Amino acid sequence: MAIDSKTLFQLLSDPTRLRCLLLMQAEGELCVCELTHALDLSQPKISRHLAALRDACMVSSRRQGQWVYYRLHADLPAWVRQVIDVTAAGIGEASPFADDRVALAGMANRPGAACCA
Amino acid sequence: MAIDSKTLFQLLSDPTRLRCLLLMQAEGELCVCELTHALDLSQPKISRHLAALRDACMVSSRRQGQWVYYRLHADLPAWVRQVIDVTAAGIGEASPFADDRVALAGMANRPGAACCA
DNA sequence: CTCATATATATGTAATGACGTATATTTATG
DNA sequence: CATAAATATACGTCATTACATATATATGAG
Repeated sequence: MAIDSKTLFQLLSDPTRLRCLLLMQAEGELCVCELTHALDLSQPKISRHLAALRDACMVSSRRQGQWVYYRLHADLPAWVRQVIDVTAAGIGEASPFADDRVALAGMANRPGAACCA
Repeated sequence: MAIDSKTLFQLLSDPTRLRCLLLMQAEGELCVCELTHALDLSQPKISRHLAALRDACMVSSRRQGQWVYYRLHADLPAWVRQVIDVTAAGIGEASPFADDRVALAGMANRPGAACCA
């Protein structure tokens, strides 16, 4: 069941969700604590928005140990992926999206592949 | 003052507004009565959504006689225009967007350049 | 000026969405 | 099993939005 345009754009219209999506677009897989740190927002807020993205099949999640990793869904329709990519190219270097990547890079004790690779 | 992502996607998330935008993307300039006919919706509803698009500088309008013509704003940021184009390429042939073009083509007494060119 | 057509706005209402806070669930550790 | 860390959900509230209907404004014809 593919995502429809109304759902897609409604999801993209929330800045928190768009920040999550563009950060995943830039970084690949991220766990909730990384997103919470990078965006500097409360954990329930991030989790609620990720649930909305997951329910719409915009992102997929997998649990690894105590962490749950989210990423852009591999089976997104091509045009949906293009909308995300075009948006990232258009405003990814602006605030707050670029800042989010900086904050993520400066995060201590990042779980997963980021350290000790 | 450029449009921000939140406003853009919130505007695109309403199917009536997206239908108007994609029809303008395909057809160029359209007056309110053409949009009302093509989408088969009430005139106040169309007008209210066009006003929202105009307030956000997504479309521009010009009055010619008794008709007001709307079109995609010529000064849209490139990435915004790309989002629209990618969306049109992705779902423009699906329902209801393709149907809207058919309904417009079948409209009698279209004002403006459509007839008597 | 008067009337018809085209377009725009106002108003009340119902639905939706986002938030903070509290709490539940899951996993790892001992 | 008990505890801590990571993540998810529930609940009450506030703000936003879309709608139908009614009405206002603007233009052209006579």
